[in-house]
Amino acid sequence: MLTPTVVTHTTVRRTNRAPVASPRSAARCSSCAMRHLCMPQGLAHDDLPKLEALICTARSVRRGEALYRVGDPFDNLYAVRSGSLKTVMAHRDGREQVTGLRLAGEPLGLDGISTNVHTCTAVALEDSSVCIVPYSALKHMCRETGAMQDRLHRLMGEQLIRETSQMMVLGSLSADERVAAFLLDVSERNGQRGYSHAEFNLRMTREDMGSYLGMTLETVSRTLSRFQKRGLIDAQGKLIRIVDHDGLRHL
Amino acid sequence: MLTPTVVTHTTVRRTNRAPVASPRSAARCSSCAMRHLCMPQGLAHDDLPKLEALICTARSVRRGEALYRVGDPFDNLYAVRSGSLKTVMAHRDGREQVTGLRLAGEPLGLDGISTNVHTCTAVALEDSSVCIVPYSALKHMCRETGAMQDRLHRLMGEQLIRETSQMMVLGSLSADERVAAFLLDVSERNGQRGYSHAEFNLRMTREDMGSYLGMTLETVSRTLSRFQKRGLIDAQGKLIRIVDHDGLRHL
DNA sequence: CGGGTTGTTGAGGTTAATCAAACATTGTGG
DNA sequence: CCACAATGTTTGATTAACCTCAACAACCCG
Repeated sequence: MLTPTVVTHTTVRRTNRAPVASPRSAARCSSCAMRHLCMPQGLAHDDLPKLEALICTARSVRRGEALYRVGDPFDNLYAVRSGSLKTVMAHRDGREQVTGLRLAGEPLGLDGISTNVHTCTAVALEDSSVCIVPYSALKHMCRETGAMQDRLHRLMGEQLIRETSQMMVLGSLSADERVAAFLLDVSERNGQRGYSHAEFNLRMTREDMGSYLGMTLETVSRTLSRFQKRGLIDAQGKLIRIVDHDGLRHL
Repeated sequence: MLTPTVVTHTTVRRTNRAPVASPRSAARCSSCAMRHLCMPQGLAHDDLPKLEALICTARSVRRGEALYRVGDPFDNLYAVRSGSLKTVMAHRDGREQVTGLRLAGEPLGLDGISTNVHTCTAVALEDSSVCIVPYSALKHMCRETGAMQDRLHRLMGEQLIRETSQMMVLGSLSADERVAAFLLDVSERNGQRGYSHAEFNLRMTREDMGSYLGMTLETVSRTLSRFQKRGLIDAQGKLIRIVDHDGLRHL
């Protein structure tokens, strides 16, 4: 099903998906995506200095590279600063599935909180940059600041709701409805970050989308084509424009 | 779809599996399921008194009754003390789906943390009893006690992982595999509570199971029958005995 | 015990998967 | 910068899995 890291011939010719370590740029990250992570609502102004005190560095991840992998020790939470990543899990038998998509401004890495080990792999869909938030420091801060505690809880709660919603998508929607729901979800999240609701560059492949939506890449492709014919969207490869928002919602 | 709190009459004739069936009893709950919620690992002995100080009352919920509903204000977390419940969500168009099953000893109510409002409805599958843990008190306590904070985080993290796993089940397993995965999951959780791995009374209907597993009740029924013919299980209605554990795992 | 709910099983239909092939895009090295 | 190779996308034909509809049996529950 999923491409099993095919070892090509002796010449280890690495294609774009270089699963190797990064140059690991570590830059100070003062008000980057931490604003998204912590600011939105509820953090008193008094608390801001404390927040900034969190050792918060940035790391860049190249397209195809893993930010963390299944089994890696869990030390940090992340906030996507730019770009986007997918999270991937594997069944015992090796079959893989995309379990999530993270856009700029969204948190990442909450898996692993209960086991101290990451339970999925996070792979960059394009050259991306993330903020690193040491979990122990964050925890400590949550003990001092109620607003911060609320914020972290809210973050986890939001993730819970997102996953429940995806369970609903996978459990009771038709292929058409799944694709529509996915496009609308991405559209909305894009809007929340201040970008266009109507047009975005979705860096997942058709295979990734299919994996996330519980269907094959062919069905995804066919569905998008049909949507286009019906005047619901305008898709040029990965660039997607939503033409008839309501039409998608009322499928 | 959802049984609307059927009010029965005065004669409270309890069947055999109606343990503590007090009509909305509010009894002190010292070491009940809070042990499961808080004790398992990591809580220092010094912290126990504090834990007990949490105002923790019990509430009984009759079969078919809702412990809380979508939209109810979120004030409490719960721990199932006896019995079992399902959580249910609805799409915009009214279609409902079972999103979770909670057995005795398991936490309930984490949905709603981010919005202060419950996002699903929790319905008792049999006459059940739950511990009530006021969220604000718990939060306050987490600020004082690191071990308690860890415990709550772990709880939320475990829920996240459960839901991700269910996404994987729904997204990439065949009907047979889904049913098998579900039976093994319930078996394992039953074992964790000290009951039998091999035999349990699953109080969901075939329709509930189908809804949870993204398939029709007929397919669930057929699958169970086939499993039985193959000697994998022995199912007498809701009483299920797992005969060939490994056979189920390696479907 | 009786009526409604729940569970089982069969026949036939529909959706989406699979298999296959051509085409498009991307990234790389010459 | 071009050409090639690899990856990704689209579309078609066929098949398989699962759903729908329907009838009946079993089981609670009151």
